[in-house]
Amino acid sequence: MTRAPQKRRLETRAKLLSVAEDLIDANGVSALRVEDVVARAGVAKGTFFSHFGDKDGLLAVILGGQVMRHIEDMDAAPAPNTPAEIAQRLSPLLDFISQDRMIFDLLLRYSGTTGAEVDEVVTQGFLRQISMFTGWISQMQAAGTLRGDANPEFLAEGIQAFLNHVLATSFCMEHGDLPPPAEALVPYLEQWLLT
Amino acid sequence: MTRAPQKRRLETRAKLLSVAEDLIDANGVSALRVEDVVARAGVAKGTFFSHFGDKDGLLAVILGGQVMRHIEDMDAAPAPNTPAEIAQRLSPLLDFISQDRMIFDLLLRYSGTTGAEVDEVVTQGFLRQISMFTGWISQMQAAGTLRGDANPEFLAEGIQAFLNHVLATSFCMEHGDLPPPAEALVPYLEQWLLT
DNA sequence: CTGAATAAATGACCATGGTCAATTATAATA
DNA sequence: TATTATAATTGACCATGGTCATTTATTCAG
Repeated sequence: MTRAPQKRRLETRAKLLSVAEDLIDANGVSALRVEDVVARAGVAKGTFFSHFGDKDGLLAVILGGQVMRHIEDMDAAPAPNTPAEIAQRLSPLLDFISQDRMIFDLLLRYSGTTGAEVDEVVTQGFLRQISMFTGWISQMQAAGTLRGDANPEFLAEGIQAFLNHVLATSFCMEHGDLPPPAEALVPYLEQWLLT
Repeated sequence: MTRAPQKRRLETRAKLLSVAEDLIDANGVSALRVEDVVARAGVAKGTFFSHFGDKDGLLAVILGGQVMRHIEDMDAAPAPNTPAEIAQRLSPLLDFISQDRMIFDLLLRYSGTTGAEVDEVVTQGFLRQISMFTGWISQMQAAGTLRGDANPEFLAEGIQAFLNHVLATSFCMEHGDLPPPAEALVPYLEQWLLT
């Protein structure tokens, strides 16, 4: 049986997180250095790794949290009625992820941790997003707005696939003038969801 | 004007590549260490980086080459006639990529280098694959085997998206007993390409 | 053939993520 | 409170990818 963490540990963790978030806000994810985080937090390096396992662990917590906030925002508004509206709703999240390739890579890597470590924020975010999509699709199917011949959850997974596709594509050619991800997503969603 | 490389340089490059391939065959991609490569090849570390830029550069050449060979094999056989046959044809490539997450990550990262450094084998592989898909789809459309209402190249990009999706999914839960990627791909292709 | 000009290779050095035996703080128990 | 057990932290140390001023080999003009 593992004991509950003591107050000191929670404080250390919170300090590390807040320092890291500040540094990311100031310089971006790619520029984050573990050494800087521990220096500013006033703890030893080993402490960092005892809390988060590795650097990606810390990033997963922070970025996963931000993604989760986006998902909650999406879920709060009334359900979209068309593929184009779905894309539009996804726009802020897509812009957030496409701001730095490192974010995309990390989310993709952590997206499939299902099973173990369910506490991972990233995994939960993905599950929540899929179920949100599933809900939207069910409603649209009930309203007859889109094809009713397929399992909503299956269609939701497909959306996820296209979402990653347009994100991956958006990193080509150093962001060379191509349209924003949400816009690129529309034709895929229409082809996938309509008849 | 850049001069042609001298013989010595080509030999060094070939030596590095063959040593790295041997090490990968013996221990897998994840276990490859630059230090080991240069030690076995009998050159200095700096030489390695002057040839390949970074470790991923070397891996891109080697893995890109292997992927390209798979694509050529796929292209050599007669064109598939159904979504399920497409999936089956892709099977060897998918098995190869899903053998190690590092392969998938690297291919995905290098897949969108379009524009600069067209000599990258990985990029060329992806382009070639898309055009192969496009060809298959055109033929199937002409034969009336699948929906003719969409641009073949667009449908081909969609296949690529699903392909990455099933690969990413295959890395969930430490390969926990889920079906092989090619099999998981079938329903997506059918939904995407039929009617 | 000789010397300048360029290509190629070298290896000491750095940057950064990560480890772990040793130490210190906190909680549990007598 | 004194003693012991466990949680938390520490920081010297390691592993590995990557840099670059310097040195060595090759080419080419005269």
